[in-house]
Amino acid sequence: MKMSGGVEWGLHCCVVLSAADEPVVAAKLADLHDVSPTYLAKQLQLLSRAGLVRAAPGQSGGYLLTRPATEITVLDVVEAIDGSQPAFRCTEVRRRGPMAIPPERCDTPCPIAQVMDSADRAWRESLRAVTIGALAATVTATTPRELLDSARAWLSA
Amino acid sequence: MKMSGGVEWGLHCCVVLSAADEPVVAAKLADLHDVSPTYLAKQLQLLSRAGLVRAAPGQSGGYLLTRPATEITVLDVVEAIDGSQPAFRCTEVRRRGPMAIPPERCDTPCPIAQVMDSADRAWRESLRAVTIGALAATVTATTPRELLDSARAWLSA
DNA sequence: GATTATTTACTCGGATACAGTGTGTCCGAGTGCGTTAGG
DNA sequence: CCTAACGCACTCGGACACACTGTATCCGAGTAAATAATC
Repeated sequence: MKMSGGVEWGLHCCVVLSAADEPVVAAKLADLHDVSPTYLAKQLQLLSRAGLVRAAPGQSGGYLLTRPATEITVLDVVEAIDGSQPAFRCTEVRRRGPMAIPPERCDTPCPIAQVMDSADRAWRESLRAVTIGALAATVTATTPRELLDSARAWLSA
Repeated sequence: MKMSGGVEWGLHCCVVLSAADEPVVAAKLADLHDVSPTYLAKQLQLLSRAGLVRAAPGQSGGYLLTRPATEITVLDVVEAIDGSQPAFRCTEVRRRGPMAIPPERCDTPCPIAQVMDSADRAWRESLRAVTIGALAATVTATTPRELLDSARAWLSA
C-alpha cells in the first residue's frame, strides 16, 4: 500500500500558500520544492477541482487558498489528491464459490470489511483533526526566523 | 491509495483455517473463494514467510495456522501480505530546493510526516485490536448453522 | 507377519510474463496587463 | 489629457507517453504416504 507522492507536495504547497498573501505561480512552487513543475501542476489542478485552492489566470496570476488555512484539514488535501475511496474494498467473497451465502441471507456486512472500515475511519479522523493552519504554525515555530524571512522574500521576488 | 486485494483473500483464508483442525490445501481454499489458485498460493506463501501459517508438504499436506487464532491479529495478516511500510514516506522536501533548510538545523521531524505517522499508528492500532479468532466468532454467530456445517463438510471432502 | 527400500503422487516454493495505475510530460485555450491609437 | 480598443505574454487546463508495482501464471524441488519386495 502506497499513497501518491503528490500528497506530500500538495501539503507543502498549501502550507506555503497559507503564508503568502499574493497568488503564487505553480512554477515557483515547483522551484521552491525542487520537483517536476509539470507534475506538480497536475496536483495543483486536483486541489483546484476539489475547491481548496483557486487558480488566478492571466498575467501575475497563480494559486491561492480559497479558505483560511485553519479551515482546511490535512484530510481535505489527502482526499483531493489521492482520492476519497477507502484503501480496502470488499469484494464480497462470501457470495462466491460453491459455499456462497445466498444474498438474501447476507443482511449483515462482512466482518472483515467492518474491521477495515473502522480502521479507515480512525485514520481519516486523525487526519481531519489537523489543519493546514496548525501545520503552518508548527513550521513557523520550529524554523529560525531568518530562514522564514528569506523564504518569503524569495517567494515574492 | 489502494491496498493489495490479496489481503482480503488472506484474511478469509485465515478465518477458514481457524475452523479447520486438519491441513487445508491451497487449491481447496481457492475453489472455496472462487479466486485464482496460483495467485492465492502466492499470498499463502507470504503468510508462511511471516510465520502466521505453516505449510505441511507431501501427500495430505496443506496449510495450517501456527498459533491460536486469538493470537493472530488482523494487522499481522495485513502486514504480511501488504508489507509493513507506512503508506506515506517523507522525502524531506525541506532539505531541497533554493530555500533548503540546512541538515544540521533539521533537528525536529517534518510536521507533515508527524501527522501522517500519527494517523498511520491509529490505523494500525485499530487493526491490531481485532484477532482472527474474533472474526471467526462473528462469522459463526451471524451465519446460519446449516451453512457452517455444510461448509465444514465440503472442506473435509 | 513385520520391516524396509522404493515408487509415486501430491504438496509447496521461487522464478517468470502481463496489466493497470501512478508518474511525468506536452501543447492548446483562456485571461489580465501593458501599449497605443483615437477622441 | 482621458478613453477604449488592441495585442501580447503569461497563466492554468486537459490530453498524451512512460515506468513501476501489483496481478496472474508456470514449472521445478521436496516430502509424506502407499506399495511391494525381502527377511
